[in-house]
Amino acid sequence: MVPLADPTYSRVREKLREDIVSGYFSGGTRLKIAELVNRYGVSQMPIREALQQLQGEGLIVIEPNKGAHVRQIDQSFLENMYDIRQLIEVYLTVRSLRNFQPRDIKELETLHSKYVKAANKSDFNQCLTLNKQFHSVIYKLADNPEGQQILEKHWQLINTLRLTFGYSTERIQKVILEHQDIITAIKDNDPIALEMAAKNHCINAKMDLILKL
Amino acid sequence: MVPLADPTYSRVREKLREDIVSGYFSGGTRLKIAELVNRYGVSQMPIREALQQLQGEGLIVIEPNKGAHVRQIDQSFLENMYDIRQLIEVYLTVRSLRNFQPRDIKELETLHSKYVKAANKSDFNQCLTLNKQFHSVIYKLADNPEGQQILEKHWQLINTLRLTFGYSTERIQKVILEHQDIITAIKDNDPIALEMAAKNHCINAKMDLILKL
DNA sequence: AGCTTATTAATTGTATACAATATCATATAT
DNA sequence: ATATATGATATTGTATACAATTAATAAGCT
Repeated sequence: MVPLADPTYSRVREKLREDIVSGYFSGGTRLKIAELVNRYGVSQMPIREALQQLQGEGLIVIEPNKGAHVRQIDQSFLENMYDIRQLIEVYLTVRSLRNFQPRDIKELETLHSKYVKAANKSDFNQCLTLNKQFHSVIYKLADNPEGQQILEKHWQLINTLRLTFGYSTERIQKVILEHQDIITAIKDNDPIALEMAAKNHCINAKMDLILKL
Repeated sequence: MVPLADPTYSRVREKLREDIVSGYFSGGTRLKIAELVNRYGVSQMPIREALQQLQGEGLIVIEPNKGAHVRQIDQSFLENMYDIRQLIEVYLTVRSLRNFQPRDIKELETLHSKYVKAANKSDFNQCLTLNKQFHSVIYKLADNPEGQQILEKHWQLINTLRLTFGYSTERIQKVILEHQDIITAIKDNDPIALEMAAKNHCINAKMDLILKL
């Protein structure tokens, strides 16, 4: 069975997330359903579901019987998110170490070399995808779906931010080095080095993104 | 304006969370909308919104165009959740220290003494409420709404688990001591002691809850 | 028999109409 | 004049009907 078109509420969720990140709906804006019905050309119901999902991502706040408001996506917001993200990402990465098998390391290296190739072609979108796959391999081995789910939600936002504000060549080159450090620490089975590498990777990502705002 | 009745989707969300925690809908169960319509006596729409919200809490997984499945709420699930929770809770608690004012400490002590009174009356529900208020004072001062939101979501589940499986007198007595340790560390402005106290508090809560399953 | 392809049934998703609630403006009383 | 109550309007929430998709079943082919 081939993958079919996403349901309307998924498409609306993606569109609305873009509209929030791009600033079309800026922080504090009241999102009226009728307005969104007009903008996206669909009925209320898929919009209401998309709003619930975006509330789950922390992008909006819904007050029952009142309405939905857009969260402020500013430096403070990203700092807070990345501080939490760092805690979880470092924890999961270190945790994954015990479950790494040779074939997992191989997979990581394959994805890494693909990343380098995509970087050389300046294919930023491909880099984004490969970056996610790279970390997904690690997260899976951490064997903590609850933590992973939080990181996945963050990633939805980060991905949209990157697509909106771009990905500098310098940052991509640094990512290559940082991923290399992570791979080395895993091969060395060195949890301390891995913790440092994961932490460093997260901090740099945060700084780079905040500077783009 | 007085607080009015919750919307239907909120009530359904609460009911369904209870039904999942109690095991009426056990892990892996497919949740069909028609079935839920019958069980809760409301139409599809509020049920669909409740499902989205519970997916946000991590209690169910929705596959677009396929359906919703109940997550397994077992020891592994709670361990994973509490491991993540511990990271965030400890971080936020230590972080709050810099913002604590005398009146905040006073508020904490007031809530604590109320907790002791409720404990002496064996009013467990009141203990649950006061416990949440106690920690909310701290979370607010940590000034990281993103982290706080994750803890709040966890709390929805923990609260339901406690209401379902109960709260032992022994645990309540230990909570009193653990909260006392936290207050002392805050008064001493001692981040190391506070980190220890928060960590300890979280670990004990996890162990106690897991033993109730 | 085993596999593919139609056909039917079950289930999820969407649109629309209507009900409940909240918001805003206006009038009224003190 | 300020505050309070009253009514009109806008907005959110719910129910129902229908469309789209998936899953299950049966038919046909090699």
